[in-house]
Amino acid sequence: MEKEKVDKKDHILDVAERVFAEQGYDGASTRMISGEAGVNMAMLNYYFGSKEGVFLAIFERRISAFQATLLGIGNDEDLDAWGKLAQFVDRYLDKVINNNCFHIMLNREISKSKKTDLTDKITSIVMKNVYVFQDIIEDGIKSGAFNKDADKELLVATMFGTKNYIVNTPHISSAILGHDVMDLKTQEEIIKPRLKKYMKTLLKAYLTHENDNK
Amino acid sequence: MEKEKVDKKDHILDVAERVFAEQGYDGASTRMISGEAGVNMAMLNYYFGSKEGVFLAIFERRISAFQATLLGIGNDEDLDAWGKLAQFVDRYLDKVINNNCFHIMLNREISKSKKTDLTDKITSIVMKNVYVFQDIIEDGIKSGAFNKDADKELLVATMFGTKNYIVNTPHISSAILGHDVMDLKTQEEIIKPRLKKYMKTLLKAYLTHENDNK
DNA sequence: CAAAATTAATCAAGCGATTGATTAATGTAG
DNA sequence: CTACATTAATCAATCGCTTGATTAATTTTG
Repeated sequence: MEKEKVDKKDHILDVAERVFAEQGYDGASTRMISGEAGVNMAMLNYYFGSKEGVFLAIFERRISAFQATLLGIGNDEDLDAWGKLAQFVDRYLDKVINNNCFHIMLNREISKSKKTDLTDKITSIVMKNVYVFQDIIEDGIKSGAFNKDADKELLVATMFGTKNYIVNTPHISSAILGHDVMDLKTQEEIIKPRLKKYMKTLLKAYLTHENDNK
Repeated sequence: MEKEKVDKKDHILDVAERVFAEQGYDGASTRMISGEAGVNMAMLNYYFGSKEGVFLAIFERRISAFQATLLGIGNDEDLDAWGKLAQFVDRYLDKVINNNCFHIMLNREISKSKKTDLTDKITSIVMKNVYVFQDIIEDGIKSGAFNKDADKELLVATMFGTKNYIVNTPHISSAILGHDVMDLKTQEEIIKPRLKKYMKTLLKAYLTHENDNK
């Protein structure tokens, strides 16, 4: 029973994550979520206290897995700057592309220009990823492996922005790539390897190119 | 009177655009918008028919200006591939960074995975920008100016994704860059020139780098 | 039986939209 | 120019509906 309770809560969160991604936080109603999850509406409040509680529970579930992934990336002292960068790209994209519903949700919330408790919380989480990436770039620049004129702040925007563009605007990116980026098999066999290779090539090109106008 | 009517409608759309960007479509209420615009709630329906009418009016206003900008970009036959690319970057970023409220709104709508009339409409608009950019890249590859192994589809994701990251997640990008990216003066004096220079350097590096693993 | 889980019924609040009445601006006839 | 008629703009009040949340009753479980 304890086990099944956890499963049922997990099932609710799975459904809620999808519905929030489809409809947005405000657009998704508790009736929608409970209806699609096949549970009574009151169960949401019984389990999670409130609609916002459901929303936060989704984040906490994903984030704990997320933080674990981050540890170890960029801290492997056996790797040089290029090795760390390559590993970050591979592991980050691996982790992130499959959880597309969650990341669509996350980015929609974070794009609200009004600051709230929720946007602050999300911001601090996202910033942790940013710092890991930025540290790798900084170390590479210091060691001389990367171009010292590189704009490491905007390179962050490119790293995460490119990924977001693929994941968050599926209608657009599917049209551009000629594949359904929402399809799990496509993600695994086509999107992931292609994006990994591209990102590494792009970063390498930028971080090693000869500066011609300086 | 006719002039002032247009001004008032424009004022309502200005406010609505900001509130929609701040709160999302569902999060923004007609009472909020009319309240902040200093007009009676019924005026929204009087002028625009409905809440959705207000939303669509915002799009139509921006899009007509948008389409005009697109004409001429990438069609200047006096320029070589690099010249076209540089011009696209400069003019696109100029046009797009100031309308940040609108683009936040647009991207939030387009990130909804459920297809609707609105997402279809927005998708086709965005794709026009994409095609202009992609054509420039393709021509450059054909003429031999650009690396023939370049992934032109994912380069699209980088071009627009990088911009989106800066514009759509202002809390994040402000923290990264150390400036308030929502501030108009900052946009003009710091963000725009820096992003323009960065984008061009990045594209050039990628499109000219020597392929080392092929 | 007692505790936990689940349900249907219900609540106040907020939503978008509509209404009829009122005011302001404009046009028209004498 | 003035008095009347017409249109546009604005308002407060209110409609029906959906929302998130709570309640009390019922079922399930250990």
